[in-house]
Amino acid sequence: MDTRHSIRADRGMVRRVRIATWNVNSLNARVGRVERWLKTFEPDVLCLQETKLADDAFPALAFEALGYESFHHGQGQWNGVAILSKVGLDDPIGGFGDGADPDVDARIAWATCGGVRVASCYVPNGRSLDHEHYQYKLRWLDRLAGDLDGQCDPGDDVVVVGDYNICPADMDCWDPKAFATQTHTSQAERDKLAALEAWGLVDVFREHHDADRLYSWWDYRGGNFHKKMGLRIDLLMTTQSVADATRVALIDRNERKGPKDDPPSDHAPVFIDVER
DNA sequence: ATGGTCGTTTGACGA
Repeated sequence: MDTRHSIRADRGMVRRVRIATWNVNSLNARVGRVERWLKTFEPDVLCLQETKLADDAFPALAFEALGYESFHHGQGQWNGVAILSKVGLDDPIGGFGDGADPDVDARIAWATCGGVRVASCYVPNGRSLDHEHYQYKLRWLDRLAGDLDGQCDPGDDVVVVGDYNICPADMDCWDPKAFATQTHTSQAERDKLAALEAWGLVDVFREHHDADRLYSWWDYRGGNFHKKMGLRIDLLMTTQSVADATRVALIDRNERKGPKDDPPSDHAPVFIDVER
Protein backbone atom coordinates (compact mmCIF):
# COMPACT_ATOMS: atom_id res chain seq x y z
CA MET A 1 0.00 0.00 0.00
CA ASP A 2 1.22 3.47 -0.83
CA THR A 3 1.26 5.35 2.45
CA ARG A 4 3.18 8.43 1.34
CA HIS A 5 0.12 10.59 1.83
CA SER A 6 -1.28 8.74 4.80
CA ILE A 7 -1.67 10.97 7.80
CA ARG A 8 -1.41 7.82 9.86
CA ALA A 9 1.97 6.97 8.37
CA ASP A 10 3.16 10.55 8.82
CA ARG A 11 2.16 10.53 12.43
CA GLY A 12 4.06 7.32 12.90
CA MET A 13 7.20 9.00 11.65
CA VAL A 14 6.89 11.82 14.19
CA ARG A 15 7.58 9.72 17.21
CA ARG A 16 5.75 11.19 20.11
CA VAL A 17 4.56 9.98 23.45
CA ARG A 18 1.27 11.43 24.69
CA ILE A 19 0.99 11.38 28.49
CA ALA A 20 -2.32 12.28 30.14
CA THR A 21 -3.76 12.66 33.62
CA TRP A 22 -7.41 12.65 34.62
CA ASN A 23 -9.21 12.59 37.95
CA VAL A 24 -12.34 10.68 36.92
CA ASN A 25 -14.28 10.94 40.22
CA SER A 26 -15.36 7.27 40.18
CA LEU A 27 -14.28 5.01 37.34
CA ASN A 28 -17.53 3.06 37.64
CA ALA A 29 -19.42 6.23 36.79
CA ARG A 30 -16.94 7.24 34.08
CA VAL A 31 -15.65 4.09 32.35
CA GLY A 32 -17.64 4.82 29.17
CA ARG A 33 -16.18 8.31 28.98
CA VAL A 34 -12.67 7.02 29.62
CA GLU A 35 -12.98 4.44 26.82
CA ARG A 36 -14.28 7.11 24.46
CA TRP A 37 -11.48 9.49 25.44
CA LEU A 38 -8.85 6.80 24.87
CA LYS A 39 -10.21 6.13 21.39
CA THR A 40 -10.32 9.83 20.51
CA PHE A 41 -7.01 11.04 21.95
CA GLU A 42 -5.01 7.80 21.80
CA PRO A 43 -2.71 8.68 24.70
CA ASP A 44 0.27 6.40 25.18
CA VAL A 45 -0.05 6.74 28.93
CA LEU A 46 -3.13 7.72 30.92
CA CYS A 47 -2.94 8.24 34.67
CA LEU A 48 -6.25 8.08 36.53
CA GLN A 49 -7.15 9.31 40.00
CA GLU A 50 -10.16 8.77 42.23
CA THR A 51 -11.14 5.48 40.65
CA LYS A 52 -13.00 4.66 43.88
CA LEU A 53 -12.60 0.96 43.15
CA ALA A 54 -11.12 -2.12 44.78
CA ASP A 55 -8.40 -3.74 42.68
CA ASP A 56 -10.63 -6.70 41.76
CA ALA A 57 -13.28 -4.33 40.39
CA PHE A 58 -10.88 -2.44 38.09
CA PRO A 59 -12.00 -2.90 34.44
CA ALA A 60 -8.59 -4.02 33.12
CA LEU A 61 -10.15 -6.07 30.31
CA ALA A 62 -11.99 -3.07 28.88
CA PHE A 63 -8.70 -1.20 28.62
CA GLU A 64 -6.83 -4.23 27.35
CA ALA A 65 -9.35 -4.41 24.49
CA LEU A 66 -8.19 -0.91 23.50
CA GLY A 67 -4.54 -1.93 23.58
CA TYR A 68 -3.63 -0.80 27.09
CA GLU A 69 -1.82 -2.57 29.86
CA SER A 70 -2.90 -1.23 33.23
CA PHE A 71 -1.96 -1.13 36.87
CA HIS A 72 -4.42 -0.16 39.57
CA HIS A 73 -3.85 0.68 43.23
CA GLY A 74 -7.20 0.96 44.92
CA GLN A 75 -8.98 0.53 48.21
CA GLY A 76 -12.69 0.52 47.21
CA GLN A 77 -15.12 3.38 47.87
CA TRP A 78 -12.58 6.22 48.06
CA ASN A 79 -9.34 7.30 46.40
CA GLY A 80 -7.67 4.81 44.03
CA VAL A 81 -5.16 5.54 41.25
CA ALA A 82 -4.18 3.78 38.04
CA ILE A 83 -1.74 3.87 35.14
CA LEU A 84 -2.73 2.75 31.62
CA SER A 85 -0.04 2.33 28.98
CA LYS A 86 0.39 1.09 25.45
CA VAL A 87 4.17 1.62 25.50
CA GLY A 88 4.95 -0.93 28.19
CA LEU A 89 4.31 -1.00 31.91
CA ASP A 90 7.19 -2.21 34.07
CA ASP A 91 8.17 -2.17 37.73
CA PRO A 92 4.76 -1.11 39.04
CA ILE A 93 4.44 -0.02 42.66
CA GLY A 94 1.14 0.56 44.45
CA GLY A 95 1.61 3.18 47.15
CA PHE A 96 4.88 4.82 48.09
CA GLY A 97 7.96 2.86 47.13
CA ASP A 98 9.98 4.03 50.11
CA GLY A 99 9.47 0.88 52.19
CA ALA A 100 8.03 2.77 55.15
CA ASP A 101 4.57 2.12 56.61
CA PRO A 102 1.81 1.89 53.98
CA ASP A 103 -0.18 5.09 53.42
CA VAL A 104 -3.64 5.01 54.99
CA ASP A 105 -5.12 5.78 51.53
CA ALA A 106 -4.48 4.52 47.98
CA ARG A 107 -3.11 7.73 46.48
CA ILE A 108 -0.05 6.93 44.37
CA ALA A 109 1.02 4.35 41.80
CA TRP A 110 4.33 4.12 39.95
CA ALA A 111 5.31 2.40 36.73
CA THR A 112 7.87 2.69 33.96
CA CYS A 113 6.22 3.26 30.58
CA GLY A 114 8.27 3.56 27.40
CA GLY A 115 11.38 4.40 29.40
CA VAL A 116 9.66 7.12 31.44
CA ARG A 117 9.18 6.68 35.18
CA VAL A 118 5.56 7.65 35.82
CA ALA A 119 3.70 8.43 39.04
CA SER A 120 -0.08 8.83 39.19
CA CYS A 121 -0.90 10.89 42.29
CA TYR A 122 -4.02 11.89 44.16
CA VAL A 123 -2.74 14.40 46.69
CA PRO A 124 -4.94 14.72 49.80
CA ASN A 125 -7.44 17.58 49.54
CA GLY A 126 -6.68 19.06 52.98
CA ARG A 127 -10.29 20.06 53.63
CA SER A 128 -9.47 23.25 55.58
CA LEU A 129 -6.35 25.00 56.86
CA ASP A 130 -7.13 24.09 60.48
CA HIS A 131 -8.03 20.47 59.72
CA GLU A 132 -5.83 17.49 60.50
CA HIS A 133 -6.26 16.45 56.89
CA TYR A 134 -4.31 19.57 55.85
CA GLN A 135 -1.34 18.40 57.92
CA TYR A 136 -1.70 14.98 56.28
CA LYS A 137 -1.59 16.74 52.88
CA LEU A 138 1.66 18.52 53.77
CA ARG A 139 3.24 15.34 55.16
CA TRP A 140 2.08 13.40 52.09
CA LEU A 141 3.83 15.89 49.80
CA ASP A 142 7.03 15.58 51.86
CA ARG A 143 6.85 11.84 51.49
CA LEU A 144 6.26 12.14 47.74
CA ALA A 145 9.44 14.23 47.46
CA GLY A 146 11.40 11.61 49.38
CA ASP A 147 9.96 8.73 47.38
CA LEU A 148 10.77 10.52 44.13
CA ASP A 149 14.34 11.15 45.24
CA GLY A 150 14.71 7.53 46.30
CA GLN A 151 13.56 6.12 42.96
CA CYS A 152 14.67 8.67 40.39
CA ASP A 153 17.44 11.01 39.37
CA PRO A 154 16.66 14.54 38.15
CA GLY A 155 18.48 13.58 34.95
CA ASP A 156 16.00 10.76 34.25
CA ASP A 157 12.83 11.01 32.19
CA VAL A 158 10.26 11.29 34.99
CA VAL A 159 6.65 12.50 35.13
CA VAL A 160 4.83 12.90 38.43
CA VAL A 161 1.29 13.72 37.39
CA GLY A 162 -2.14 13.87 38.91
CA ASP A 163 -4.54 15.81 41.06
CA TYR A 164 -2.21 17.87 43.28
CA ASN A 165 -5.05 19.82 44.90
CA ILE A 166 -2.73 22.86 44.74
CA CYS A 167 -2.91 25.93 42.53
CA PRO A 168 0.74 26.63 41.71
CA ALA A 169 0.11 30.39 41.48
CA ASP A 170 -2.73 32.86 41.93
CA MET A 171 -3.39 32.85 38.18
CA ASP A 172 -4.35 29.17 38.54
CA CYS A 173 -7.32 30.15 40.74
CA TRP A 174 -10.44 31.91 39.51
CA ASP A 175 -10.56 34.09 42.65
CA PRO A 176 -7.43 34.05 44.83
CA LYS A 177 -9.05 36.40 47.36
CA ALA A 178 -11.91 33.94 47.91
CA PHE A 179 -9.34 31.19 48.51
CA ALA A 180 -7.10 33.19 50.85
CA THR A 181 -8.53 31.39 53.87
CA GLN A 182 -8.89 28.03 52.16
CA THR A 183 -6.68 25.17 51.08
CA HIS A 184 -5.22 24.86 47.55
CA THR A 185 -3.49 28.27 47.50
CA SER A 186 -1.67 28.43 50.84
CA GLN A 187 2.04 29.20 50.98
CA ALA A 188 2.80 25.96 52.82
CA GLU A 189 1.26 23.92 50.00
CA ARG A 190 3.06 25.94 47.36
CA ASP A 191 6.31 25.46 49.27
CA LYS A 192 5.88 21.68 48.88
CA LEU A 193 5.42 22.14 45.14
CA ALA A 194 8.48 24.38 45.13
CA ALA A 195 10.45 21.58 46.80
CA LEU A 196 9.55 19.26 43.93
CA GLU A 197 10.68 21.97 41.51
CA ALA A 198 13.92 22.43 43.44
CA TRP A 199 14.55 18.71 43.00
CA GLY A 200 14.11 19.10 39.25
CA LEU A 201 10.46 18.90 38.26
CA VAL A 202 8.82 21.46 36.00
CA ASP A 203 5.14 22.47 35.71
CA VAL A 204 5.29 21.82 31.98
CA PHE A 205 1.75 23.00 31.20
CA ARG A 206 2.55 26.47 32.51
CA GLU A 207 5.71 26.60 30.36
CA HIS A 208 3.48 26.28 27.32
CA HIS A 209 0.79 28.71 28.52
CA ASP A 210 2.65 31.45 30.33
CA ALA A 211 -0.29 33.86 30.52
CA ASP A 212 -3.40 31.71 30.02
CA ARG A 213 -6.02 31.49 32.76
CA LEU A 214 -6.90 27.87 32.11
CA TYR A 215 -8.38 25.50 34.66
CA SER A 216 -8.66 21.73 35.04
CA TRP A 217 -11.31 21.52 37.80
CA TRP A 218 -14.64 23.20 38.35
CA ASP A 219 -17.00 22.62 41.28
CA TYR A 220 -20.17 20.82 40.21
CA ARG A 221 -22.25 23.33 42.13
CA GLY A 222 -23.66 26.62 41.06
CA GLY A 223 -22.83 26.35 37.39
CA ASN A 224 -19.20 27.14 38.18
CA PHE A 225 -17.95 25.59 34.94
CA HIS A 226 -20.05 27.92 32.81
CA LYS A 227 -19.03 30.89 34.95
CA LYS A 228 -15.35 30.09 34.42
CA MET A 229 -14.89 29.57 38.17
CA GLY A 230 -12.24 26.89 38.27
CA LEU A 231 -8.80 25.87 39.46
CA ARG A 232 -5.76 24.46 37.70
CA ILE A 233 -4.81 21.69 40.13
CA ASP A 234 -4.20 18.74 37.78
CA LEU A 235 -0.51 19.01 36.98
CA LEU A 236 2.13 17.28 34.91
CA MET A 237 5.34 17.78 36.84
CA THR A 238 8.19 16.53 34.65
CA THR A 239 11.95 16.46 34.71
CA GLN A 240 13.69 19.00 32.49
CA SER A 241 14.48 16.43 29.80
CA VAL A 242 10.77 15.67 29.37
CA ALA A 243 9.81 19.35 29.54
CA ASP A 244 12.38 20.23 26.87
CA ALA A 245 10.92 17.59 24.54
CA THR A 246 7.29 18.59 25.15
CA ARG A 247 5.71 20.14 22.04
CA VAL A 248 2.09 20.48 23.16
CA ALA A 249 0.32 20.78 26.51
CA LEU A 250 -3.47 20.89 26.61
CA ILE A 251 -6.49 20.69 28.88
CA ASP A 252 -9.49 19.01 27.23
CA ARG A 253 -12.13 21.22 28.81
CA ASN A 254 -14.78 19.82 26.44
CA GLU A 255 -14.63 16.67 28.55
CA ARG A 256 -16.01 18.66 31.50
CA LYS A 257 -19.28 19.07 29.56
CA GLY A 258 -22.11 16.60 29.25
CA PRO A 259 -25.75 15.74 29.88
CA LYS A 260 -27.28 14.44 33.10
CA ASP A 261 -27.41 10.88 31.77
CA ASP A 262 -23.69 10.96 30.89
CA PRO A 263 -22.28 13.28 33.53
CA PRO A 264 -18.70 14.51 33.40
CA SER A 265 -16.09 14.28 36.11
CA ASP A 266 -15.51 17.59 37.85
CA HIS A 267 -11.94 17.40 36.44
CA ALA A 268 -10.88 17.63 32.79
CA PRO A 269 -8.06 15.52 31.30
CA VAL A 270 -4.68 17.24 30.85
CA PHE A 271 -2.00 15.93 28.51
CA ILE A 272 1.37 16.59 26.93
CA ASP A 273 2.95 15.38 23.70
CA VAL A 274 6.62 14.56 24.12
CA GLU A 275 8.90 14.09 21.14
CA ARG A 276 11.29 11.21 21.39
C1' DA B 1 -20.56 31.90 46.25
C1' DT B 2 -20.31 30.50 53.49
C1' DG B 3 -23.68 26.01 48.39
C1' DG B 4 -27.31 25.69 44.45
C1' DT B 5 -23.92 18.93 42.76
C1' DC B 6 -22.03 14.92 42.32
C1' DG B 7 -19.97 10.56 44.19
C1' DT B 8 -19.89 7.12 47.87
C1' DT B 9 -24.06 5.30 49.18
C1' DT B 10 -29.70 4.96 51.73
C1' DG B 11 -26.64 8.31 56.34
C1' DA B 12 -24.37 11.88 56.00
C1' DC B 13 -20.26 13.11 54.37
C1' DG B 14 -16.32 14.22 51.19
C1' DA B 15 -14.84 17.06 47.28
